[in-house]
Amino acid sequence: MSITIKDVAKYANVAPSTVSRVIADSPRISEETKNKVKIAMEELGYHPNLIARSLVSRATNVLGLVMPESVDVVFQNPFFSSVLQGLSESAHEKTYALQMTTGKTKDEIFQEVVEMVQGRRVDGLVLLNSYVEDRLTSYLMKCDFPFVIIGKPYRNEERITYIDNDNFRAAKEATEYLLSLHHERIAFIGGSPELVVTVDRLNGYEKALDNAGIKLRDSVYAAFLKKGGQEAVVELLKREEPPTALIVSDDLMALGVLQMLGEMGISIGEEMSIVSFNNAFLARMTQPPLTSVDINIFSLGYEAAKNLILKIENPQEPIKRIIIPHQLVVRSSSAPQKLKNK
Amino acid sequence: MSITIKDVAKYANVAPSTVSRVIADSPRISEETKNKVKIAMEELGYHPNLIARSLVSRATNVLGLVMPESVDVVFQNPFFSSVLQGLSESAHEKTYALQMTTGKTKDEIFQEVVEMVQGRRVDGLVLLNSYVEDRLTSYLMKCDFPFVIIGKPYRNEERITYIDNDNFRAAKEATEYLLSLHHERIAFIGGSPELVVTVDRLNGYEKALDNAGIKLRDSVYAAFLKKGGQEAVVELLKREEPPTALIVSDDLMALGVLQMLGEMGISIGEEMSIVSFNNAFLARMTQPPLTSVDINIFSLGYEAAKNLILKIENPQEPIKRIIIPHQLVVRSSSAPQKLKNK
DNA sequence: TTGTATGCGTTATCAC
DNA sequence: GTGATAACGCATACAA
Repeated sequence: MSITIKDVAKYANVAPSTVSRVIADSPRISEETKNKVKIAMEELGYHPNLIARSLVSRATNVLGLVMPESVDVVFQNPFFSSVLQGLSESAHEKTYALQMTTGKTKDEIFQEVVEMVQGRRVDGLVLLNSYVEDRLTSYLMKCDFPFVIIGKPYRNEERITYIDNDNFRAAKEATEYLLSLHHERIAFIGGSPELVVTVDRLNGYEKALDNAGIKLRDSVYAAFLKKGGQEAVVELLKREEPPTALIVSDDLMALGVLQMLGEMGISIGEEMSIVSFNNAFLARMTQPPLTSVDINIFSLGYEAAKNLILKIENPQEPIKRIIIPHQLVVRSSSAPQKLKNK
Repeated sequence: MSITIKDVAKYANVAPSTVSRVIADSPRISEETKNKVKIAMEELGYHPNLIARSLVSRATNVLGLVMPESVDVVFQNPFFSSVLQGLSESAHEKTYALQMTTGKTKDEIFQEVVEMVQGRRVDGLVLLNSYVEDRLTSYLMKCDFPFVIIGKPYRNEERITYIDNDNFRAAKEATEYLLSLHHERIAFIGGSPELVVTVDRLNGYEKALDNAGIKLRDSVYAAFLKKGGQEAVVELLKREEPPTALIVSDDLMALGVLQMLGEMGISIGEEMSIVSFNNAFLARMTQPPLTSVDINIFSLGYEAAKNLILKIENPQEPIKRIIIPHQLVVRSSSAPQKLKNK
């Protein structure tokens, strides 16, 4: 049986309500009793029961994290750790705790979210999945429950606060960079085409080629994993006119690409240039190191939690669209195209 | 204003307590009213307020995760993702949610834990840090609050349930493996000497050398990061009799080791053999792939949550010491020692 | 089998 | 300034 506010009240010879006011640091309470109560709390080792407090205050100081459905993929990709680190940092600054869903299927996750929301277990939600999935977001909008999305919502873009990169521009710039190295046969290896991020980057890639007046384009979709990259390369090198450069939508995939090319005896830089995304620590470690677009994953998480909390604490907070800057980091996996094509 | 149990009761023409019993699926309630109430819940879209339930039932169905203090290191190391995945899976099976600390210093984390515990926000805790830090564990033991440790406690080993590998044996076997390849100058690169896991592995390494009658031993400590590995190598190669083989306590460190050796023009396998720990996906990706001891990180997390829940749901549950099996996975970073020493 | 009454530990609205 | 008292939404002992 642990110490309650009543115990403290008795010990300090005051009413429970007075203790409550001391905890809330109410201005209309004498310094004298304030001290008296504080000492009592100290001596009894009192800590408020947050559950009871939540019940009456209707706030938990907890943020819910809605994990993507393909958990295995997520947990393997360093992207996840970095987002989490950003979320954690931000939540910590505002003294919010983090609670995450554990479900594996869309349905399970949906049920968990409903429980979190209706069960009043969290004050707001960060959605880590930008899948073309509307049930969840429309449910949350219907409930008028505070939430933000990391990535871009598929629909209702103007009605949802989200934190994203300008993936269109990022991919366009990456492609332009390869064009500036005189590459003309550039292929795109993306993640799942169901992900908005894939679509955005593909569009950026195509726009750059359009602008350069290049007709040839080639793209393959694969999982955000090493295996996905390997398979994609095999596919692309079967082409009649195989590419001399690749835009790869994720470092982990690029790792697979590197390895497969290595096995095929194709030298990176010389015969094939590669630009990937995320700039995870991996990118610096591969042989050769990867040219990669740093999308500031930490900031993605940090801003997500920060803006969610803003929204929770002020329901009038306007809808926002937060774009985290990106930056192309050139390393040796990309080099000028020297060989004359055909 | 959301739907409460009273609304459902009115709607179904029963007492609130009856609704409560239907939710709990009490056997002494007629099928008829059960259905009536269920329909009412359905039609009103009722979901119980879990906070209110927690207040009276004194249970939250939430597990707390106590993160290590060096958060940056943790988040960068794939170990973390895998443990989390195991924890998540296990928690999900028993319908527990996961809540994590966000603090950065020991003191902050300690305060968060006290709040979680006294605030009755979680039913139990998983400690992810096996630091030589006693304040937290002795506090939890004093409170008689359910917790388990991933790794080995520094003290009170017989009074705490923990989930660990047999790190002594694992390191001993790894060393014996190198000995069987005729290496005689084997050095050990460990993580922080404050970590029990480092101590255990170092002891195993030394034991193997003892058994083989080899006097020469050499060890260096570094951070569980790539940089740590790089610095350690530089250090070791300054020796008068530099090693021909290395036991490295973490894949990420090993990656740094590989890279630094590459820069120094020392060929892996030929001139230097390496065995590391964790067998993260990294290990398969490096050039050459790493021989690594798979410690089953997922299981570490899975068993931790599982046994914590057992403990929560049955206070009589005995203290346990759960050893997760390990396995040496041989790849090409290790090879027989051919050159004659000296 | 079901309804009534009470309490879980807080905060908030009154009075005084 | 401080003390009763009533919620918050639920579970449960006790009645009926």
